[in-house]
Amino acid sequence: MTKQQERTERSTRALLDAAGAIIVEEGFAAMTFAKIGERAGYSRGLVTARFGSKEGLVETLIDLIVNGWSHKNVIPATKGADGIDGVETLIMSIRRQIARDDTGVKVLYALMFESLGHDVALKERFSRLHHTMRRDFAGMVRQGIRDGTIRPDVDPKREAVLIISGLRGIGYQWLLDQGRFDPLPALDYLAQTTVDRLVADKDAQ
Amino acid sequence: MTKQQERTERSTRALLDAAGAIIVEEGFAAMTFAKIGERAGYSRGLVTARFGSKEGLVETLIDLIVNGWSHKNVIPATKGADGIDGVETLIMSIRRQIARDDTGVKVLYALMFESLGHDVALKERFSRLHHTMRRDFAGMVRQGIRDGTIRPDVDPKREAVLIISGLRGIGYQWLLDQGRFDPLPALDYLAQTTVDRLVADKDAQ
DNA sequence: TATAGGTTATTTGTCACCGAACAAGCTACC
DNA sequence: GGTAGCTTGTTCGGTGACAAATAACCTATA
Repeated sequence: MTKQQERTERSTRALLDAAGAIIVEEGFAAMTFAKIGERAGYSRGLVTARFGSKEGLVETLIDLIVNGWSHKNVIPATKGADGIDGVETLIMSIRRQIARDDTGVKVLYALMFESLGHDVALKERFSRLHHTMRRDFAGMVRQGIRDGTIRPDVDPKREAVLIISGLRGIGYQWLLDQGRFDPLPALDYLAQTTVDRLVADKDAQ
Repeated sequence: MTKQQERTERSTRALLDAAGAIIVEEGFAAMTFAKIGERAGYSRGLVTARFGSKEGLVETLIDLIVNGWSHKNVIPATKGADGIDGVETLIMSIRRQIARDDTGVKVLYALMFESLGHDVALKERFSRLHHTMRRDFAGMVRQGIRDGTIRPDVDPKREAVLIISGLRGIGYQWLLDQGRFDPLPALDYLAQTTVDRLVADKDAQ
């Protein structure tokens, strides 16, 4: 790799890191070009030069998190795991990621919640993300019903909504009480209660 | 009541309604003095004259919702209901309020999520709100354990976190998918699964 | 290998815009 | 006529965007 590429890569990385840190610490609205540049150790103008616009930067940031984390960790983890295991694995892979390095997840959640009020494009993006997420969860539940690991009387769609609600609500309380709310036990309990509820019980039915 | 008071009351009401509507439709960030005034049928200057500052307006708005709705509907509904009934009633009273008139709840949720990125004061306020809410839920669970309506092996604090997570997550998906996500069945399912999990089961243990 | 000329990365200067806040003035009520 | 409600004019700070200037780097050529 040439020195120019290295330079670009280093500054891009610094800018994205700075942007993420600002979003987590002070929120999306506080993320101005001047602040990003200063924090990254560059000028305020570089952000525009590199990403074109604020939207471009955010898009890149989300791609980085979703593709570099979700796709690399969450998807493979659930591959092979069927039915009830898939559901549990999906929740626990988020837990694992937070335990290892919480910054990416924090940025993602902060953007998710704050996107409600700002950009229509961002809102649309997260809306789609939730649609597919609900579909995936519901699919796993259906799979579990088919393979007998999940009791047949559960409604896959409602389950998907409830599980995702749990995830998002934990994320919200986590961000709201920076440092004082531990998401890990909450995720554990979410996983545990979900499994308990879904698992085929010999006595029931 | 004198005509002056009526006038003030009418304009105050109009301003608060407009502010709420803007928050719901376009988000907290889009809520500018000019927009509020225009929408309410007054000038942009009245907001400052009436509430002093933007913070003052938001404070008033939250008070109006929390004191005028939560305290009037939720608290009395759970009075008398003990243990498991209290938990279910609390969830269902939110459901009832949304079914009757969802605007207030929507405004509250929108502020909750967006406050993450804006005001520190707002964040602090919602942080406290969640603390007391968790404490209240945990108290109800403990009460239920004492009076035998809730199984003794549940952890009140973890339950409180999980239930509130469910509520917030449903709220988030509701706001994200304006018009396409129905919170009512989700709240029903949340209440049902919560009760199923908490209720003293003769076979268990 | 030295360096000139071109290319890419980064900074600085500047503009147009928007928002909150306040003050001075105007209008409705009493 | 006086007070309370409301409006208009204005200021000030801050923002994203872009263009022009500068600095770092790369390459071709002698």
